Amino acid sequence: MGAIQALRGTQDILPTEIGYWQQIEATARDIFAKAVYQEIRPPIIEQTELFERGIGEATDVVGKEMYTFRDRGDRSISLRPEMTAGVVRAFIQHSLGAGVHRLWYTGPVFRYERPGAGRQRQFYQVGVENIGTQDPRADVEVIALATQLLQDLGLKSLKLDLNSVGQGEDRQRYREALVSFLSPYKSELDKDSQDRLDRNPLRILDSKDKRTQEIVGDAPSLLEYLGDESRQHFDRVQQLLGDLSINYHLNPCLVRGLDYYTHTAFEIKAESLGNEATVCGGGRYDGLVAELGGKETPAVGWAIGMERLVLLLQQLGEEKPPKLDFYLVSRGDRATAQALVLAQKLRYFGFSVELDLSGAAFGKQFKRADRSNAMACLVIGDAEAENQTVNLKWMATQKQEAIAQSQLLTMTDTLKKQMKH
RNA sequence: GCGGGUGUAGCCAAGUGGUUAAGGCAGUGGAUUGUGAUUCCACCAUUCGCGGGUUCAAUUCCCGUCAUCCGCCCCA
Repeated sequence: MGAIQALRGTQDILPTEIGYWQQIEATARDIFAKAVYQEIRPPIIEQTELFERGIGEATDVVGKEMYTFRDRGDRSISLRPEMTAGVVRAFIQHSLGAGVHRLWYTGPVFRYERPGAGRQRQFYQVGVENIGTQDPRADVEVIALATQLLQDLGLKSLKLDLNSVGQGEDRQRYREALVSFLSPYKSELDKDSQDRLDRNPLRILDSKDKRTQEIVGDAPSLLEYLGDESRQHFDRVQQLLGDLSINYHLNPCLVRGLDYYTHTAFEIKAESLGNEATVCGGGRYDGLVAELGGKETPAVGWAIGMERLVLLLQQLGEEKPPKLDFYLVSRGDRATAQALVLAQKLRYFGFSVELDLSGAAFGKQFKRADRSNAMACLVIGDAEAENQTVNLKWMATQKQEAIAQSQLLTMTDTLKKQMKH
């Protein structure tokens, strides 16, 4: 077969579904603007080292899912597998400095994985980062933005899972406790968990293997190992979420896949998406800025997977049909020329206008007008062209009147009212 | 990366080891050189994702490959 196809795991977003994307983008922009978050657009490619250092070489995302290649200067380059590392790199590079920085972004990210529904190799994220404060209010502000966005899109029955993964010393102590608890059971754990026992033991907590889950059920809880500072932070986050009436479920097994998280970790899930249930994931990452060479700077953020949101919106099935003011029906050389000019003028006055280019019989053109959901048709044939008039026909009532073309443009206010602009 | 299902027109689909590959929707032209429903007629896959094999004969059976979907893993 000669035709070239899109690469596996990449997708064309066609006009039939672009409405969902635009709806998400518009809603997000509006919410971010009101909370004074500013857009940032980091590049799609970065030095591979940025992700290795930022996200962690032991993570699946970096270890086996990254698109990495050498460029002509023999540098190791990677397509970004997520946006936070790039945003933080930009923050450091441009010395954005002290104080609180509220940022948001959207764009494609890349992970080399087996594609499926709601899971692509090139997929789109929208996310926020609140950089510069350790205040638990920042954690909650950010979570509130996510829940508001989902709510404004009409998505209900989403579940917010919350946990604290503590910080440095807490996690080190817990890690030791967990490893010594699990080691006697090593042979009973699933294979992946056995491998993780020394590499990344915390991730064993959210293994879906049944036997592993049973064992983990009796393991010491991360929450019991939180130091005073972590404990206080987490308590305050929960209290503030309560003040905002944001419902959440404590999930002590929630451990996120990227190394940089500290304190608050959360995910928002939709059960109707089955396996690919996580719509939004995020948390606090107080160590990342320093890890990437900046000053010690606390931060918190999240990312939403846009195609999963689109799937949820499609399940709601409430796409509005595009509205059209005028459908222009014309035939004959003089008439089609006049129709073209009239269409341009009406657009200048703010109307949406579709010009029928077929030159087919009027009957065919009206049929298309009907399907286009136009409020009204403007008809120019030989007779109208001769008199410089136009027939205005309202599709709903079938009422029709002849108007001078020049006059039509003087009654645009009246027309707009009838169009319910 | 592993296990499984699927692949016939723009879309939804029936079908069979035997030579013309149903049907529906959409589209185009016409009945109706100038008015939307309905109707009627015609056209719309030299070919069944792609490549190879078995066979006198393959869309059908076999192998490979690509794509897609489900599960595992992981995440958004």
